[in-house]
Amino acid sequence: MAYQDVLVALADPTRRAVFERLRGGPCSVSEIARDLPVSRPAVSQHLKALKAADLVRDEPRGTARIYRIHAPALLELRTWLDGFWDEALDRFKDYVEEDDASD
Amino acid sequence: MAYQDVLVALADPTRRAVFERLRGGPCSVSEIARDLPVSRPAVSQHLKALKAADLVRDEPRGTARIYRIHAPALLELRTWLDGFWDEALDRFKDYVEEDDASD
DNA sequence: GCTTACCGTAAGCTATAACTTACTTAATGA
DNA sequence: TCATTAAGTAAGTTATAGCTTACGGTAAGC
Repeated sequence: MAYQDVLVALADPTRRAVFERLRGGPCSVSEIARDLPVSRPAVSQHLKALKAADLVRDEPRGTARIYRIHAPALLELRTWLDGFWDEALDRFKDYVEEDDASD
Repeated sequence: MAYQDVLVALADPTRRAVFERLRGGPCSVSEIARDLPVSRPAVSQHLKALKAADLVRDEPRGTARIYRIHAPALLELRTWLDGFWDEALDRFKDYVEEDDASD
């Protein structure tokens, strides 16, 4: 729900792979698991975590369940990052001015 | 170095606290540890992780060592997020159009 | 009603991340 | 030179995240 949860959710490589798989459009749990080197229940657990972070939404379709990306949660993290950016950038400028051979 | 490392580094609450402490400007390890409920070596280890992710830079000052935020690493994550945003937003629009009572 | 397909949850295992204390190293100051 | 202050590293402990297999529940098709 908050940016902290988004960070935790997206930090895990497998869970990020699940999330990026949905980039191509909504699909079912089994379809996601087919492309990944982990079991289907593992994918279910990752989707549960992603849903808790409000990064995905799900919807039943027959016996299957379709997951899709819920973009607004990404915006929360972006906003936090931007707030950081403004302050940090000023100090970075100071740093560059006093030390050129940095980056 | 990559956005993945930034995500992992910022996912931990304590490490995020260390990072946000530097938001107020550069300071030493002991100064950071004073405000946190963990030991000084723990802070050192977190700073090592942050440095590995290129999120901070350090510089010796006498017997102390001054850490400061290195902003460009944040930009990497932001860029990844933006790339995600463009594609995800389109699909989110479709979602909103077909289901109004979402958010 | 019965089978089949799809999914979530439970239980258990294992690797590891985060923390501690103890030690070592390095720079200042008397 | 010796004591002091600051910080990184090593070693060991503990909690937990991620994975597995096994099981239970629900919707569709015959």
